[in-house]
Amino acid sequence: MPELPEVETVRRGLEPAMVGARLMRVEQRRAALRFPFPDRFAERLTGAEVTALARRAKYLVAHLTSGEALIMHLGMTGRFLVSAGGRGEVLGQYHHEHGGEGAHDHVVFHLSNGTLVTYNDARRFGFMDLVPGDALDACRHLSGVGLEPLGPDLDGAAVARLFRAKRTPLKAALLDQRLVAGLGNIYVCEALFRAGLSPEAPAGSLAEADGRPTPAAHRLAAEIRAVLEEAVAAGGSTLRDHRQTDGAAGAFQHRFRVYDRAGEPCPNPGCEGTIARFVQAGRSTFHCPVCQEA
DNA sequence: AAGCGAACCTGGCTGC
DNA sequence: TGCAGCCAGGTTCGCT
Repeated sequence: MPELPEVETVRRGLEPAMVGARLMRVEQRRAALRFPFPDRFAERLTGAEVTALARRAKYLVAHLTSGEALIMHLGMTGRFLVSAGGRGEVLGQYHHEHGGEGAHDHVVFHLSNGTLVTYNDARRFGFMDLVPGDALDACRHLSGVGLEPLGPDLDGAAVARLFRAKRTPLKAALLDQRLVAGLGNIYVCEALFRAGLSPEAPAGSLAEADGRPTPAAHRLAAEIRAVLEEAVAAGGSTLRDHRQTDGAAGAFQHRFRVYDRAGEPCPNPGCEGTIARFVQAGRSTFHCPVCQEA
């Protein structure tokens, strides 16, 4: 699924189409995705205008004139397509590519500007929900979400504070959305590689005994920010499912240094190591055993 | 309490 | 060609 850079890419694609537009009609084609749609979902959306489209971690948030906010999560395979209404060429191409009459198209927003926004999600791990717009941060989806890694708060001191005394491996700590939010399996692997840190090192090792950040904590914070910014600039990573809202693929997958590169030589100049894959907490970890030694 | 495996669901790729 | 098996960008639940 989309991690933060893919969600941000989707947000940037949807924003010009949706903000300022009114939802004229909402097609909800099934009762549930990962979770049931909220009661009267389409009815509560219809007639509202989208005033802003924000992202928090891996969540998209559409602010509405109805006073509610539409929260959307893409799960593993969620994607949005923006197309012209009627028999738009992009829509035709999309349907052609996907070999069918909107297989897995679960929600279609018909906008007042003539645009169609279609949500497609083969595995249905994504979801949509409506929450009060004035208490967004307190809603059940966002209340426990951790630091926004591209915001002003992520630095070495924050990493040390969040990870202090934790014996859980760095890989697991970085995947924990309650600490730093928005990273997933790819960007955790990439950030640890860039920072030269072992995925198995205890998270607490990034804090000194007195809680101050170690040099590694500063490196990790900087590399998380760097890899996410580079990936956003590249339109995210397209492995199987992620697409930009015009159907184009992202490009960052070509710049992975370790993810899905098991058996390849370590890209660090002078390193003789080979990228290895092993399983941590049920997820593939890719790393260089030579230059990510604790 | 932490950490692991399984579960949710579908599709794509590999290998026999 | 067919089919079984494995893997996948996320998250949550339940059992040690």
